[in-house]
Amino acid sequence: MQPQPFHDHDHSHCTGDVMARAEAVTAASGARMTPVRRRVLEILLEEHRALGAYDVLQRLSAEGFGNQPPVAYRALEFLVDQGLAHRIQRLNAFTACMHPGTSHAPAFLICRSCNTVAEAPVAPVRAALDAAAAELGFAVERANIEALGLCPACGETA
Amino acid sequence: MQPQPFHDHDHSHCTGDVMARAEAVTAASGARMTPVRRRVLEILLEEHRALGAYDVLQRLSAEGFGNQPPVAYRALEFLVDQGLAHRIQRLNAFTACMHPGTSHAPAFLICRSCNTVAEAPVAPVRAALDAAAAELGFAVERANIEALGLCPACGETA
DNA sequence: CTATGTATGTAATATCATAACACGTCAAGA
DNA sequence: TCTTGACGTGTTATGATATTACATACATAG
Ligand SMILES: [Zn+2]
Ligand SMILES: [Zn+2]
Ligand SMILES: [Zn+2]
Ligand SMILES: [Zn+2]
Repeated sequence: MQPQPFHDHDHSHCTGDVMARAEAVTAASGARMTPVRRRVLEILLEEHRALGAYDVLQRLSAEGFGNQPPVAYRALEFLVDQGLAHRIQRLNAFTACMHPGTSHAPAFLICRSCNTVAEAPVAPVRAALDAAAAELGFAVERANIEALGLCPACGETA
Repeated sequence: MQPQPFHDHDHSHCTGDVMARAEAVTAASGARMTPVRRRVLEILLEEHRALGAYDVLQRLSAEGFGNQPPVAYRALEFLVDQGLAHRIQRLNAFTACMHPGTSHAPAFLICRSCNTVAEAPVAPVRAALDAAAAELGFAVERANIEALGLCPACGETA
């Protein structure tokens, strides 16, 4: 079972599980999980939210890492390349991938009230999109699917 | 039949048809289609591509309109609000809506080779997304679906 | 003709992102 | 061992995108 950001959960399971997978993923690909990169992933994992590059940078800087934008952007780019984080276009922000290592196209559910970001299974969505595109002769290679709405908790209170 | 950006077509039909609909839409909603706003829509309609706000601004400025960012951003925001244009998050850019007036959620097909942007019918995609989100208790209100790939023309030459 | 709301123009600033270069580390390979 | 080259990190500087705040012009209703 995958981490369920929308429900109460032992969040240490999320972080622990994902970090372990992350180490495995990078080891397998020959990439190096350095202190900055590891710390950035940890920062992203602290909350089920998307953080801007400058938010991340601020925390890095407070911990003695570099304080210039490329420090954050490079680590984030690395994580995205490794499939350990995703970029949320709509928010100009980044979020930790909650199930790294498993091939997956992203479909993000963004709560407009509490800003929680979750990944939803995307296979049927993607199939429908491929079909619609094929009608026009267009070959989809990558798709960004970002949904704005209300998470269960915020939907109830509303 | 809707305009078909991916095929040879009499582009004046696109612009004429869409501009006429645009005037109707704004009239119906009580909004004012002013010179700047009309010109911005025309600029977007000149090509089936997405243009950045500063690209639009540059053209406006050359034609005697204001030369500061808000001039472009305000007109673009107006068009988006009226459903006459869409924002492409992935490109930080804007494109004219090719079928204004008809309710539609956006699904964009962006050719990575020639930068053409088309809108695809989205109903089935949206249904799949709603279903996937519902599984997690999430209520989708708005969705951005942006696909990157190859249009028919560019797919053939590759 | 005035008052009111709306549109436009402009200056200044905020936010997001990258290019270019310097330095340190580490692991081949001569 | 020494060199060399790849890579990661740090820093400066700049570029690209977007908004805030305020001033001015203009429409239209009363
Ligand atoms: Zn958690
Ligand atoms: Zn919420
Ligand atoms: Zn056309
Ligand atoms: Zn193309």
